[in-house]
Amino acid sequence: MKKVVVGMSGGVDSSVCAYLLKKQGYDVIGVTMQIWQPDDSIAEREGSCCGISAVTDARRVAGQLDIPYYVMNFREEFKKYVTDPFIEEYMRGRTPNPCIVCNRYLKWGELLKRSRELGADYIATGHYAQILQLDNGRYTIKKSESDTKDQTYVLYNLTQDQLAHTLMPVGSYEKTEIRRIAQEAGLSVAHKKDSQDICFVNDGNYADFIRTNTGSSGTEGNFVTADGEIIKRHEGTVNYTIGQRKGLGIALGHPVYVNDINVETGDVCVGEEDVLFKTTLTADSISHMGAERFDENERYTAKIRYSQNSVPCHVRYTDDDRIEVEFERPVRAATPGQAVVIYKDDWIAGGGTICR
RNA sequence: UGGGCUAUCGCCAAGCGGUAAGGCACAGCACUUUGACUGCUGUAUUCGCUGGUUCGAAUCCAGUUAGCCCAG
Repeated sequence: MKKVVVGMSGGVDSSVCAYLLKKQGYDVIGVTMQIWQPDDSIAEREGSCCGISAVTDARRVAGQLDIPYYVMNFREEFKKYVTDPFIEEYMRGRTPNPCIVCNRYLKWGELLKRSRELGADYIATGHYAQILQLDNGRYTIKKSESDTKDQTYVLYNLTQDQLAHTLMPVGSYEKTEIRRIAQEAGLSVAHKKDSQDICFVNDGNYADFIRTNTGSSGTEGNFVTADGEIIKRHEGTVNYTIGQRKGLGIALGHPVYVNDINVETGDVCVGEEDVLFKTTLTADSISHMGAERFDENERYTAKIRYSQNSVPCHVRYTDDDRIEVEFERPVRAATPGQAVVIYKDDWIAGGGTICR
């Protein structure tokens, strides 16, 4: 019997994941990753993918499914791989996506490692995505059946070895079906609210998180226009991301958006929305998934933000670890630090981190 | 010190005697594993102040205050 460790967040999806695998005959072990410092006030927070209410719910579900359940401590690794880089990126004026690095280095890095030590053949999660092995032998991630819940974007970074040892049974269902399965199985979390927001941040207030951890909100400075006119002081570069409109407090009669962030000068450039639309971007830290290498003649589609639609594009290498993506129509607010995920049909060819 | 102009929500701004448009900002909700974008909803019993005319005024009149401009 194949042994699989299921990362259980206490939510519906991962609970159903465990349930489905057990039904399929796997030897299932439930694990919740503890990633918080003991004194964390966030621990009580509901609706987070890795909060602490997580543990009670996950444990209860494991009990209902009659599977072994462990809580594993990943606090140090989480800090090292996720929160510290998250803070550094913001300090550099970039907008990181912590979920992506958490997946690569925590869930599929550290958790898979420890699962293997337990003798597991696979790890599994409740992501809305599917593992697919292509004719070329490579593993890739295919979009979920549940279109609106598709989570492939945050998984583009996984390695071949990781994918070869991963199961994602939830990805072949619609969200509504997952809830129904949970209910029919009598799982206590069947009606729990979906998780959202960055899990380690309270109320979505990531700037507070950075301030309490570093005593800083990035570089102080001004909102300026493209011609260098100073509008007013801002609250630190960390509070802004490219394309942002809300929270600027600038009333010019028409909406203005963050166009650029300069941590050297502290300037946060604001202006019209149309300048945010561009047809090319460059990315580095390239990872290849379904494609061993991108085919420069191939027409792909790419997504540059979690909940944006993908846009047809071509990919060109400017370096071994650097690509230029040219879109067929302009994309909005390509933001350094965010990922560009490149799809062929409904599976991931690869991706990278946007540098500009 | 004369002459003129303007004072309406945090910002801008309609209104010109009939019972406070709109935009921006802001807030809430929805969406969301990125406080992004987006969508929806909400936001002045009150029009610098004091009186007056009128059935009725932000709108007319008088005075008053503040700011701006031109003459000094």
